[in-house]
This record gives sequence, structure tokens and C-alpha cells, in this order.
Amino acid sequence: MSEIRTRFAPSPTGYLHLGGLRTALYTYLFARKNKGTFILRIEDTDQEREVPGAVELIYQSMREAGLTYDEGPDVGGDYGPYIQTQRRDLYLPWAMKLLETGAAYPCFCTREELQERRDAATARGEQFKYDKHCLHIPRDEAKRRMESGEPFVIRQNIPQTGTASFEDALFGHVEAPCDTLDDNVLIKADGLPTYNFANVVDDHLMGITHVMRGTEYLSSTPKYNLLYEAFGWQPPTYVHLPVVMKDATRKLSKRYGDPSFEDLLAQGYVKEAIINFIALLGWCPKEEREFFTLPELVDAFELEGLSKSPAIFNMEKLVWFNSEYIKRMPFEEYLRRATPWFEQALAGRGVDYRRLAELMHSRTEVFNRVPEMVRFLAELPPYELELYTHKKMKTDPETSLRALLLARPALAGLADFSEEPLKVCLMGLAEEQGLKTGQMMWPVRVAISGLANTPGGATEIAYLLGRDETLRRIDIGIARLQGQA
RNA sequence: GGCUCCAUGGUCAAGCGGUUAAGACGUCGCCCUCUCAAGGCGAAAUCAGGGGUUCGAUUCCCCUUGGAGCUACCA
Repeated sequence: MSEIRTRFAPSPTGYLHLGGLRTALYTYLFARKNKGTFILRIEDTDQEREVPGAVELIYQSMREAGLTYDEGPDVGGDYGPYIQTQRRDLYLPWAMKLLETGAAYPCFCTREELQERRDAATARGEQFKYDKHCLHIPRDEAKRRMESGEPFVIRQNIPQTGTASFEDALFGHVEAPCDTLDDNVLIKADGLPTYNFANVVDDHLMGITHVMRGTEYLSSTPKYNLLYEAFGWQPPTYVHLPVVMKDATRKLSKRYGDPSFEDLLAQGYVKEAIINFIALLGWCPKEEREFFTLPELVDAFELEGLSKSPAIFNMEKLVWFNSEYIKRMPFEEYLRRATPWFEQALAGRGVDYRRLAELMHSRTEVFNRVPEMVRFLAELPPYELELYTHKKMKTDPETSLRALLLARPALAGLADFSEEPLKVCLMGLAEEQGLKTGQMMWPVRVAISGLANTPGGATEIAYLLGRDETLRRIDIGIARLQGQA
């Protein structure tokens, strides 16, 4: 069996979006699983849409995701160049071959003329399709005009009868009646190929055996096969992958604020969690399991598990995966990664980050939610007195005031203001005064945090705050409760 | 509109003629607990509709409906 070669071929029109990342991931997994070669090719034939710096962004995202490629623009290989604009001179000769056999023809219609005809067709309520107008120009004349420097494009000459088809590894046999197919442009007036042509030529020249790409190409692939036939080339095995949706009717798009891989990374999603989640979006392993490292995915990946229908990107589940990865992260790593986020809210406050990290580790879903969760340590948030009333804790403003009044001097006189002594002190005090534990702990926690829930209980927070700040906040609570009474 | 494709809970999905129709997220209970998380236990929730084929359809075929993709000198 010959060696498997796959490629991921993005256009540099911006950052790598999640759908693209998933295609890249599956392509990578398939190559690695089959001990094949994974190639990165940049499809930049549409110069107008190209975004400066996007190529580098793609390299970066691939690297961050761990999708290392064996051949590509920045790593080299025997089938280069791997950027289509750098291959520009190579396409025309192939197109000329098609001209000779009649599988393609030059077209001199201008964009304006085409637009007019298109508009006229829509006005009549018809679907515009190129009418092969220039196909009928005598060959000599066409040749003369091409050589004279008149702008022209080269179009694929689709048969007017019959069907075109191909076999997809996922979708099976796909075919389309030729008369519904348009004579697409293969070579544009600027001399560069369109995707329709470049993908065929490059995939063949680069020895690609398996083409994995989005289903947006599913309906045009029969046309590509016509090209393979015209050249007498062996078409690759196609695996079209369903799109990733943002909801039931819209696909995930970078156009309307949907996050890119880079965005998610910046928001504090763990890359392993993103990869893991993305992998399961449209693919299901044979075994009942959902946590996979990249190498484990390589091992488990099989085409059979691919789904044919579009999958909705479920942010909630990503968040869950992320929180799981964070929980499984060694504590030291958590501390290291959480610290910058602690800093955002607590810089210069002298909070014990290590202890805070211990409390936050199991409570962190996404890192960018951390600052808000710990900000109360820097500044007591404004809170309503109703917070002191808690049915289950059996507290109300009265019991709370009493508890705070008792706690105040006890805490002020506590020799060691660390957690265990704090706990012994407060709980002992409660018991001795005939209060339930909650009747002491709840008001204290409310007074010193101003929040209904916090990462950690009263004693942990008191410790993190330190004696001075704790007492100051309790005083505020006492004053407010007395003011109300 | 035309062409192509898809269709199991709210979401990701297993299933590949006979199952009590898995599992996960989310939701909702209960337990644990100095709040909230985490953790433990449990619950509700799915085969889009209609025809066939078959002893028997979630599973195979057709139609309807719904959805997606394509319909550019974009990829």
C-alpha cells in the first residue's frame, strides 16, 4: 500500500477559526494514525481577500494546537513551494493542456458583461449559468486574442449532458447532472488559478492521497473529478467533513464574533481541552471514553466514527471540558497559570496566592472568570442587608448582628490569625453562645465578602484578608446592621 | 428557485433488523458541607411525519417536512 499523504489547505483570510481547526485536526489525526504525511499548503490565490499576517497566524495556531506538519511553507519538503502564489507559473501550462483537448476554453467576456447577463437572468427569474459564449470562438481567433494581450480567463468546459460523480469516504456516491454545473473559471484574468483548478493540480502534483475538507466542496467535487479525468489522473480519496454550526441555522463564522482558537486561548481555555472538545464534535470514538490527549486521539481516530450531519458548537460543554482539564492540572501548574489572573484583580494586595489557588482550583471553569471571582478580596463589594438573612442557616439581621458583635473582639484578640485557629475560635464561640455554626459563619462570611457565595468559607476568607481588613469589614457590617435596627 | 447533502433527548452522540434506545454536557432533585464549587447518588428528556419492505423497523426504500452547503475571475 502506498504512503498516505494528506493536506490542510487554509486560505490566509484571518485567524484560524474553529471549523478550520477541526478540519486540520482530523486531517492530522488521519495522517498520523496511518503513518502518513501531513502537509500544510497555503491557498492564497485570492489576493483581494488575503489578510496581512494571516499566514503567520496559521503557523502559530497549528503549532499551538500541536498539529505539526511534515511539509509546509515554513518547514520545506520535496513538493514545494507550498504557497500557491509561489507556484503561480505552474498552473497555466496545465490549463493549456486542457485547452488542447477541449476540456477547457478561453473566455473573453468581461466582468461587466457577465454581471449584466447575470442581472438580466435574475430579472427574468432565471438562474444564471455561463452560456459557453466564448466556447464558439474559432480556435485561431482565440489564440490571436490571447496573444494580443486581451484579458481572458480560462473556463472548464463541462459536458452538457450526462452526470459527473465521485466517491466520498463518508458520504458515499455523490453525483450531479452536468447540465446543472457551471463552466467555472479555472485561471483568472490575473493569471492565478481559482480554487477549482489549483486544488486539483496541487493535490495531484503533491501526491495527496486523501483530501479532507469541509462539505462546502461536496457539491462541486464532481466537477473536480471531471478535471482529473481530463488529465487522466487518479483522483484522491475524498472525505468531506460537515460544517461546525453556532446554532441550528447559522454556521460558526469568524464574521460575527464567534471566537477563534486564538481567542479561546486568550480567554483562558486550555488548548488540550479545546482540542479534546473539537475532536468529539463530529467524531465519536469506538470505546466509551471522552478524555483524550492528542496522541491518544491519533491512536483512536477512525473515519468510521465521523458524523455526516453538522454539529453545533456547544460552548457549555467546552467550558465543562475546560474545567475538567483545569482540575486535572497539577497544582503548581494551576498556580502558575492562575497568578496573572489573580494579579488582574489583586495586584499589590499581598494576598496569599498559593492558598487562594488551592481554593480556586476546583472552582475555575475558564481563567478569564477568575478576576471577578476574587475581586472581593481587594475591595468589599456593596451588598444588601438581606444577604444576612438565610433560611437554611437560620440567620437574619438580628442574629447576624449578635454574631458579628461576638466575633469582633474574639477575632481581634486571636493570637494566630490562620485558618485552623480562626475556625476553632469562631465555632467554639458559636457553641458556647448557643448559636448554630451557620449562624456564626454565615454572617461573618457575608460581612467580610459582601457576597452570597465565595470561593471558600468564612475562615478561609478571613485568613486571606488578614486581621486588619477582616475587622474593618466586620465593623462595617456591624454599623450597617445597627443602623438598620 | 435549481443542484447536492443531512435528519436519535435542548446540545454532542452510541446504535448499523429483534435493545428496558448507551454515555457525556446542560437541567432538576437529594447527600456532603462554615457559603459556593468540587465530589457522591438519582430523575426528567430523543428515534420529525406518512407510506412501503419484512414475522419484526430507530435501523432498509420512497414521499413529505425541516435544516445545511453550493449556485463568484471566494475558498
